[in-house]
Amino acid sequence: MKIEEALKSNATMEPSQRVVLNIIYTQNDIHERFAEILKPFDLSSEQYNVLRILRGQKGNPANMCVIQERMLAKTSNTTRLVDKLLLKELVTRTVCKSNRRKIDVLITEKGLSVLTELDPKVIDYEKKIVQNLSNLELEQLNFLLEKIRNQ
Amino acid sequence: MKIEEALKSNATMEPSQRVVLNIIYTQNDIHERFAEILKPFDLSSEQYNVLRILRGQKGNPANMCVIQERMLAKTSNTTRLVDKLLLKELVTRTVCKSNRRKIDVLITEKGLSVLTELDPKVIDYEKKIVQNLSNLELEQLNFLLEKIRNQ
DNA sequence: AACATAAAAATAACAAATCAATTATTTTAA
DNA sequence: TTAAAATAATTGATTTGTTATTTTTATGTT
Repeated sequence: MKIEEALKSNATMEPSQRVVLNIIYTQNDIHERFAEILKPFDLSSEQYNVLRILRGQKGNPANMCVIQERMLAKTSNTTRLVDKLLLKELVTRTVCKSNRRKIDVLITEKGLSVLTELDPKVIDYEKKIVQNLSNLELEQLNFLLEKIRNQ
Repeated sequence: MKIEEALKSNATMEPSQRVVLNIIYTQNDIHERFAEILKPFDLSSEQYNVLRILRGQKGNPANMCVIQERMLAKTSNTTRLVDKLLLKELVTRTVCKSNRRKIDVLITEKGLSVLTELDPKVIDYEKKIVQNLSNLELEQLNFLLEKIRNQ
């Protein structure tokens, strides 16, 4: 569906405007679909994101600022996000020995098993989203989006 | 910048995963830049979005549900959003004569002049975002994003 | 007309995002 | 060594997003 249709707009748009709106609208779309997958697990997408970062640490703890710089949304409040995960016993939080300003955050076994359970659903979701695109188109899309971010 | 770099990840990703992360990350990026533009005007991006919808009505009022279906984020609280715009005197709100369940929302002169002031900045912002892309690439990107939304 | 149902908007309650200020610790440099 | 600056994280205040429920009005059926 064209973006004009989606937004029920009858204005004529510049290609540059269409790109911006398409990116925002498509992201809203895929974000909503992802939230549906996470809902039964009582996780927000940012909470999931943090768990993925922690799993990627392969047993090493991550500090708050490391988590922050690896998150998709840089502005989120990492302390409160980790708080929520702590309540669900998906992570542990301890003061870092070598630098007591820092906090070591680790994913728990429970956290890992939630991710393991989610893995196939997430892969399926990602495949479904791009199912209309050929391999070449996937590469193109990645290339173009990455080009946009170089200023 | 490649998405792996941006997220400081050393995992190898499937192209489908890269596409999803690229869309989310790029949207966060452009959204943040847009918020910067709106900040001096004390407008959130959704408030701006509503003003644009109202201007597009060319003097005709829009009901709440019309606004809702044209917004980028379909789930936002339209009532409260319009409340905020009302407080800033950027819109008016009256009960619809022909159907008293409905509300007629109109953009004020003040609202229009805020948009007029923002117009060049927004166009500039959109151009800047896509400045690295050729016209062909813009068309491609729009095509690919729209293809994704067809399921 | 009386009733049920649907539609449009408002409201309430809670979660999450945002922003600013604060605390604690470490580093730097006078 | 001590004051100043920088870093890391937390906290508080406010706004916004999200969902569910409620209120008001309109429409349809018998």
